[in-house]
Amino acid sequence: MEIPAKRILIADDEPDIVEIIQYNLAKEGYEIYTAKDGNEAIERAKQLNPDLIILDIMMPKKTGVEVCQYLRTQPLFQDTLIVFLTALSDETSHIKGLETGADDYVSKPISPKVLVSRVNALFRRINKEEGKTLKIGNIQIDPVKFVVIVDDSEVVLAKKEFELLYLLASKPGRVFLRNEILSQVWGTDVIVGDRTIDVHIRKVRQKLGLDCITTVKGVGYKFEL
Amino acid sequence: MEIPAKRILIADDEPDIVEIIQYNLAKEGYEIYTAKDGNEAIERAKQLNPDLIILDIMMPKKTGVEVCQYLRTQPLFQDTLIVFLTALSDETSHIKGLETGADDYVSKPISPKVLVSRVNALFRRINKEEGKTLKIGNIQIDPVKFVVIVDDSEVVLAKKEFELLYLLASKPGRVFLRNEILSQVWGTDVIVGDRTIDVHIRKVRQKLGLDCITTVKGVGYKFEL
DNA sequence: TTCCATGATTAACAATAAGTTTACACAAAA
DNA sequence: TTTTGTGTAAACTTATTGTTAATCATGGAA
Repeated sequence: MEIPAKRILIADDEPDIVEIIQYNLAKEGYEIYTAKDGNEAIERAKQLNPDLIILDIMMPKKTGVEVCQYLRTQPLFQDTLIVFLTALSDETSHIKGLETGADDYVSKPISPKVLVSRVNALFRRINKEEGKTLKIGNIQIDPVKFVVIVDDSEVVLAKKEFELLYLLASKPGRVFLRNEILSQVWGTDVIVGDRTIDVHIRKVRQKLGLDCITTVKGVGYKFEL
Repeated sequence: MEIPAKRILIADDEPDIVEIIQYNLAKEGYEIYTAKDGNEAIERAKQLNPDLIILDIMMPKKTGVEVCQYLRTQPLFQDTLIVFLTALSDETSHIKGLETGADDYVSKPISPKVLVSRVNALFRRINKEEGKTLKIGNIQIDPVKFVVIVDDSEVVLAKKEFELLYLLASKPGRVFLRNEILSQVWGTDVIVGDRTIDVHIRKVRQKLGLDCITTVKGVGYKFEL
């Protein structure tokens, strides 16, 4: 199973700091994106849907705390990891940070090693906890909440529809034979007609309003972007 | 359904520090236990099975890192939260701490506020739930007083109804299967008919006068907004 | 081009799950 | 003992979900 690289968005107005962080995290195999101020951070976050966002508290346009507060109101970023960068002395704001829904904070001056360890630890923790929510592009599929989020709006799927989507999306790009789909979603002992899958595929496509399920004629279906 | 207070074990050889931490965390409603060195920490951890362990890195007998390493080999402590206390300058060891499987670290000198926030944040993150009143939007659910408050007015629920609501509300958004609900609220050994849950759900909905329990057909129920 | 195979589409229907109401047993309170 | 409140069951209704079958579109092979 391919595991796509985790994406990290760094937002800080000091280019030097950004560069140091970027360099060190990239070395660990993360995909790094950057932003220079609060507004850009929000914009890029929506664009990229990163797995983790590192926010400097003191930034032009919007402070890190404001960015965090805003993002947390969006369903898409409910579970996104957020880490604050804060001046060591600035105790108040980092408390506010944690209250706001940040997952961690790191004090300046930043030690690259510390930051990397902290980031790794966060991802490790997340993997243990949920490990199940699928994120592909602007789509999130959460089997715990039984919810699909497309571009910030929730889509309600019926049980079979959800299971079908979840199966396909669990290995994006891979083609699932009709047989496979049947036995995975319907089980081996139930016998259903040929058109049943088609109909469900159709409903999913319709509800998502996205062309993300591709037909491979004579073979099966696959989930793609 | 009783929710026991979270138990925290503090291990540090400096009595002053232990006392400060103990005082501040106890004030938050946690149950605090203490140990003076590495060996005692392990011993008491096994005895108490705490929810969170705060380990000073520099301790007699065994260092915090060693204690952590040992505990992580035990299945019982696989998911126990572990936080290190470390001297600010001591960067190496706290990196080692995170690598060892700690969930967080706090630098000395310790600010009580910071520590408390951090501990709260950890528990929130893990969602082991604070044994406290649940507040979701304009609803408050107090398992101690056995009272539900909706928009400033008290709603009286029967025992099973309350337990059911509390379970669902403890993880808003998450879907609980009928099975789960049965075993959590009714227990595994009681066998009740299929419609029993429905009836109770109905009563809760009715009494709350709010549409906050969503049905996911074929799957279960969830608490939302 | 024509034909055939494979899906897509749609509406109708069947199966399933949940909502509702009523009734009843049982325990605690009056 | 009577009353009241709580929890469960049963019978019935309603809504949603899943399946089928009939028909239409499309692309590739002959």
